[in-house]
Amino acid sequence: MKLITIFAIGITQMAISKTKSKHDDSAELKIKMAARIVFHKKGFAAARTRDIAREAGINLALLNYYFRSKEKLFDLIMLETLQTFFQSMAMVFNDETTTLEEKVAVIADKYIDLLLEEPEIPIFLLNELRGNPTALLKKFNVKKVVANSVLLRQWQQTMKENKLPPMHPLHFMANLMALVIFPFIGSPMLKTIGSMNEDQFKKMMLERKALIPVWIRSMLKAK
Amino acid sequence: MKLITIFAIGITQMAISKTKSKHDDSAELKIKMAARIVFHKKGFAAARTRDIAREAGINLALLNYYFRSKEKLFDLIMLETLQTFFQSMAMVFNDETTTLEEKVAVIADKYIDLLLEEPEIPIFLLNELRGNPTALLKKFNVKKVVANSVLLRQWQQTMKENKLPPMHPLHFMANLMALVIFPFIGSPMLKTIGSMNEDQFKKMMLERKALIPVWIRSMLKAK
DNA sequence: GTCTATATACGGATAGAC
DNA sequence: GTCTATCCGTATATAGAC
Repeated sequence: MKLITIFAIGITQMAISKTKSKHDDSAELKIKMAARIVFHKKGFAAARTRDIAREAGINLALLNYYFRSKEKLFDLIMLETLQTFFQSMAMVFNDETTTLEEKVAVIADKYIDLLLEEPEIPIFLLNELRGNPTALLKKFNVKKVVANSVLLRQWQQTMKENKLPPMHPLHFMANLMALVIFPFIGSPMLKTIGSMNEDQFKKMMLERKALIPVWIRSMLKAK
Repeated sequence: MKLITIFAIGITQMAISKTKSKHDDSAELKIKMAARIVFHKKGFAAARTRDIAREAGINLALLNYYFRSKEKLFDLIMLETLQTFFQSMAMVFNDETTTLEEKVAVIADKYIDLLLEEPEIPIFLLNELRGNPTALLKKFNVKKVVANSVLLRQWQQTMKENKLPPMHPLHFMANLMALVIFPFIGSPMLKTIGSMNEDQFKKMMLERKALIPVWIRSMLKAK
């Protein structure tokens, strides 16, 4: 509920900042895009402001001119990344017009598309979030959006209908996220095990769009 | 097959190095244990040799005396961590005396125990492995152990018996790993969503020992 | 082997010219 | 706004006494 407002504000701000700069190849934007790439790939500690500057094709001093410090720039990227990540989620979770199974299919579809484009997002987020747990996530009201979601209500309803023993809903959430997200986090290991190249891996992830809903459905009936 | 030899060698070496030092509170060992903790928690880039020295209760210079450099020390920890991680796996995967379902149960049981004790292992490994893909994993013959395993042969047999459409075995491997490992990687997010404390979270992970085999079994019949 | 003191390198940030 | 040159803190690594 509240989160949608936050997202709306986020989107508005993005729209504003995009219209504010006449040309999208402005230095500020170039730095932000470069920072996103470098931070996502290396994480905060291993990222070098010099790398970001080079990637952006500008000078190091300019980075500080626009963003004051490495940390400020990072916080910005972190916030935007959390936004892209949860944005895919918020609407789907609270859509009153779709069934549980439809939601699962949409989530698999949308997230796999997102992660095929930016596969580093989950490992980046989860890595930077360790130690720092609630602080940032609270800003996004993640808890409320998920815990009070239509999706979770529908799951509880399904469990009741199937007369399954009570179970903490977090198991379901964890399983859904696991099946969608984990292959991207574990891709170096999985590619090695399956001796796959990038293209084969991507093809496999696309297959999962159809497979995950089937698996989840079967798990919902398991006893 | 081959990997077991490697692990055996690894175990032997560990045994040797343990007997070599008369007292286990030797500086060298204290540093190694401290390094494991700090590297696991912060990763290579964010870890400070000073932190490790303090954690070990010794002086910074001593760290370089024993291990030459931060990187050398890290490589050692990395190797030992990969070993603890895959050690749990190798034997189970190629046990001729157990069924597929039994193997799944044992894997869930063993890994969850391991990860409850050292929850940082997966995020540490996967984070340090990005970019560095095959290099280290090849040393461990991970590919051969998994790809030619009894477990995978049994999975293929099951798929055939259940007359299910052909599917890349990596889906199965990924799903199994996902269900076991992901909750630990995603724990900051999951704890926030479920407003759980550490104890509640651990209890949930213990529940999964029994749940994962059931889920996997149902997925194996899904079409 | 273990310490204190120090050298050296690296990376983030700023001064100041244009 | 954008650059070059430089400062300065921090972190790794070593020298040398004990």
